Amino acid sequence: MDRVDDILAQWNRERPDLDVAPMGLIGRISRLAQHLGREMEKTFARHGLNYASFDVLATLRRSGAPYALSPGDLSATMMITSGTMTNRVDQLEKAGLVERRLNPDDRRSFIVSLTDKGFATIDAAVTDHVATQTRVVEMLTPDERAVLNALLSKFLVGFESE
Amino acid sequence: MDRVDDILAQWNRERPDLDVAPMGLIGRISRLAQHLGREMEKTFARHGLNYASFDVLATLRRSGAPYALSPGDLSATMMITSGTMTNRVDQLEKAGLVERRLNPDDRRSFIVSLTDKGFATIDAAVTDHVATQTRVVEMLTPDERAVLNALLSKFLVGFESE
DNA sequence: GTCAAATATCTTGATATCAAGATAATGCCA
DNA sequence: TGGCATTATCTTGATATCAAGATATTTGAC
Repeated sequence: MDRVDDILAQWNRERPDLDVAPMGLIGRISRLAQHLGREMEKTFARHGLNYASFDVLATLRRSGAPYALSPGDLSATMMITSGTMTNRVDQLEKAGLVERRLNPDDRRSFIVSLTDKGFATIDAAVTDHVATQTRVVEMLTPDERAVLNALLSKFLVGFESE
Repeated sequence: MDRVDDILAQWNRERPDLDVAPMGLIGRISRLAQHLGREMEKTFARHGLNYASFDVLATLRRSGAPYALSPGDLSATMMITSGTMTNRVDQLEKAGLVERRLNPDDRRSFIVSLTDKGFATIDAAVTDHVATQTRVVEMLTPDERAVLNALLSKFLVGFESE
């Protein structure tokens, strides 16, 4: 019994013509994402980061040595616009966590790379982040997590398959 | 195979010390919420609304006659701050979709109610919204939807049980 | 080789959000 | 009754985001 059940009960009373089961499913995903996001932000804050900056640093870190990507490569996996990417890199550059230099092979483009400080920051933050996530998902049993993961993956493929 | 799999593979290579299975689960929920949100926004836009305004009108509508709640009641189910609520009601009032008047029983408070135009708008929008949601969840079979829904609900209770 | 189309990024202006604090009314306890 | 803590909402200032357009470079067709 979560708050979504209350919402669905209200709709059933007011609009019995509608089948609101899909609304329940989607509402739960959205609310869960919101709760999870706030929990993760607490971890990021302990390392002087927020979701946006963590996301950029983590993308550079997991890309492997030399921890350098163009803004376009960076935003390929992040669901954000180019203007947002510009702002994120600006902030991180100001904080000394990344460097931005010209790409000698394509002068329209830049190369954003982790500084030593950026590397140390993201390595500590991601360790902490995974610990937080591990703790949160323990609300479900390992079997439940496996089933949930498989269903989410199938659902997600409908959006990300191309 | 979605984009989250690629991300996890990168982490496994770069940080084999971390168990990133929880990151996969949480990452899928977050990305799915983002995709779903953008799909829903298209529906709202057809009715001159966005997610924020739809959310307020829908809360008033499903509360039943006389379709009137205080800002505090309104934000009880929405995960937003009071300042955000003020802004949302301002916008809707400007658009003629709700009215804000003083609460005679408690002069610290207001009563926000649907106008006729607001009622007509939300009734059409929610019908359209449910159709969109129904279409989207058809990426999963009815059985899969039922299992997914139950697992999400259990997970959500961990955040919303109090 | 030229030039139009495509590409990569940045800039601008508008918006929604939040945190923290201001304002005002209510409720409770002595 | 008086006064303080609580409650309800609004205000302020800062930030992240997006859409649309500007700028500069590269690519491809001829």
